[in-house]
Amino acid sequence: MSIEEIGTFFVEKNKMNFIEKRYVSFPNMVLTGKLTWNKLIIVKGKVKTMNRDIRRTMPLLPISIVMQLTDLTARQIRYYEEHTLIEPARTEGNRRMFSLNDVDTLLEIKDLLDQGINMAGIKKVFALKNEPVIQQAKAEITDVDLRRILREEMLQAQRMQRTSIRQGDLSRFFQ
DNA sequence: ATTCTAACA
DNA sequence: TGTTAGTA
Repeated sequence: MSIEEIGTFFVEKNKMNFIEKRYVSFPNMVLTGKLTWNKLIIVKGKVKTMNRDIRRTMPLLPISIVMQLTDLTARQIRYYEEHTLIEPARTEGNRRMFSLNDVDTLLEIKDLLDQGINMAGIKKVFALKNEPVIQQAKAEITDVDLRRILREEMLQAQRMQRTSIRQGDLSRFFQ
């Protein structure tokens, strides 16, 4: 599973609009559609040259794909949005478009749920994660450390064998 | 065909 | 959370 091509884009004030073709290709499927995005200010360029954070926050996936990726129902996904655990972008037609970060968050939520933690608990976990102290600590980690940590987490996840093929495939998005 | 909101079970 | 109705 990999992103084959996303097309070009340009910036207009605080808005980024996709022009020309925009599509993401997965095995046996191609997603197409228009979308607008107003969360980032980008300069003209190709998506493949975008930095990690931008790639991961870009709204790409419709809810049907996210459902397959996370094994969550549409109802659940929308419910978690209601509780602002995720904030997917919307297309002009009011369709939700999810980022890779959104998918990650949903997978985390699913893990917590499997551990028997309820919504209140999950909210606390995420609130804690966004605490200034934590954020500061994160900022102090060097890139090298971060990559090492991510690699270890990945290996750890593999050892745990707790995830399906889907999450294994997702790892390709993260270098 | 797919997704959305609202509402009720 | 699941489902269903009526839309866009």
